[in-house]
Amino acid sequence: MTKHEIADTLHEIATLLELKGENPFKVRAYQSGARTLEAIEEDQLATLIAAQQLESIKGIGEALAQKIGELHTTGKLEFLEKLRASVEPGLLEMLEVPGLGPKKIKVLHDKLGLKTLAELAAACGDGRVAALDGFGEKSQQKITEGIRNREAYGKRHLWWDANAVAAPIAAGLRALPQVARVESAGSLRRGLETVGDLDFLVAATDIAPVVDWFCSQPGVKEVTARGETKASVRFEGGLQADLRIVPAEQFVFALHHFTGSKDHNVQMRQRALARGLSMSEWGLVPAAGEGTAKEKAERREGLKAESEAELFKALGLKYIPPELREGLGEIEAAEAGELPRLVEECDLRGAFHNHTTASDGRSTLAEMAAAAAALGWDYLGIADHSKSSYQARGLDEARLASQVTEIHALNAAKKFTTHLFTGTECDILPDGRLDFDDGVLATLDYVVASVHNVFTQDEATMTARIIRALENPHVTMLGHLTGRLLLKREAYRVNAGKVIDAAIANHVVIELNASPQRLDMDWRHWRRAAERGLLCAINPDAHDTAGLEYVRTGVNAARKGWLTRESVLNTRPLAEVTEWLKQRK
DNA sequence: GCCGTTTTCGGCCCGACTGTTTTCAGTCG
Repeated sequence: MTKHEIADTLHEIATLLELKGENPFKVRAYQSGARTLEAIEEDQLATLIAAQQLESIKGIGEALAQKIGELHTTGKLEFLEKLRASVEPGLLEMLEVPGLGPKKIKVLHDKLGLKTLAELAAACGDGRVAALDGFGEKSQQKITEGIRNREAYGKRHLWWDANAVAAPIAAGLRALPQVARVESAGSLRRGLETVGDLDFLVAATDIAPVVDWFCSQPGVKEVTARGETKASVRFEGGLQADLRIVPAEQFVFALHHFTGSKDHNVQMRQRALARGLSMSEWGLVPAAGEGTAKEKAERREGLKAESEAELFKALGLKYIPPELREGLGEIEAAEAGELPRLVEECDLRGAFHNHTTASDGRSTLAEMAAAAAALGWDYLGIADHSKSSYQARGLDEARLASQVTEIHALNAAKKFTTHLFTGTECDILPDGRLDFDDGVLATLDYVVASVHNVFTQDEATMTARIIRALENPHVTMLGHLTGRLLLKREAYRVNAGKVIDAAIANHVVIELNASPQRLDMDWRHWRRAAERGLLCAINPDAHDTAGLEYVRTGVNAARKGWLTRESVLNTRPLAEVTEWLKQRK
């Protein structure tokens, strides 16, 4: 099994144990074991297992090491088989219903014998649920609603879409006279590729008008919680938004807390505790200890912080940008003063991999050039599809040649301040050959090679196919490594590590496709890959002028991947990029 | 199940809100 599969298996074990009412700390041990596993490299895992050194990793003890080892070698685990057999599969689905956790599900199962969501719905329908101890009419109604809307409620949303919903809400809150500060928090602020719900944090003294405004926004279908310091609403379509209101002096602590991630927060709290401090959304205060109530109260006078930087500083850390707060080593790096200076959107001087009406784009070459100029870009790479991509009206040799002529003419006319590079998004054929002959590729400034068909190949075949393409000296960069469409289509099977190795060996760039539904290659690979010398290009894969702005999500992902300006080709000025492309030829 | 400058047992991050309770358990983030 791969480490991802093993991690998934550990998560499954955790969920099953939870449903069985096991010790919650044991459940957490499996969950944290899974996350730890995700953070280590595939080959490193194999080495550690072979050397029986898995236990040297923090968070993995004897029991987990044994189970991980067994899964890695045999792909099976008897412990899991027995566990699965002892839990009704329908109970797992019940966890997706808001308000239902393991304890309540256990009661529903034990007292009413419910085994499936359908049975649960029926039991709500005839009032059996409401009659249970600990349940009531309201619970029963919420469960019914939750089952009916399960799909919409559980859905995640592309960062780009979530941001489009969040921006006007934040602006609306900011405009309220009672409001001093507003930030979006949560995975949106961390720049995660998908977002489950929206979190808004507000500093205000007069709370009621803010809550009123928030709960009565257009599009609110339901107010699911409304208290002294927080409110939650659900919009048409299922997206949930939470509002937290705090006094101004607590804003920074709350902002950090609700930005997360969970792992980052747990590690930060542990760090605080190790220094005799207790950390929560309310502040950073001396941990409660011995003494009278008065002494404790005096001691609990905590840190005053105006910015998150001060909060980190109080724990001996450099400021950690939100995108890095995933609990993947950023705290150790901040302690050692080894955090990178992350790439920023304003560092970008242009982008490669953009389409025009010549293939499947919706804006003309001139329109794209004008839009890039309006963004202040020094250069824009045009990479329309190649002939095999019939579905995208891919260009054949003749049409490509005439596009090249057109681009040269535009550059010569100096109509736009943005220089245009000639390129192609050339199909990687099923056997790894390219869609154009070398002679054709040689006429272009650069070549993006991408897989667009026969996604069903096994991992070894697909990996070999892509590597063969990268070994063609005319290939400048690899397009969307896995072909995934977030929330829509799974990645095709490919060994990312081997492709990264081949890209480095052949001096090929791997693109970070910034289209909001791709963000491919995934940010989780970039840190290690860049350390080993891989160069990135943040490419919008724009199919119209508005699409150029997708680079913003690409920068989010790049920052999550710890990338600096130096690792991103399209932060370099025109002259340098021109020279770099020439030297590759 | 994991872990150790309160170290082999007894902790494990912290707090708000809801619904069902008369003081709190469960869920959620």
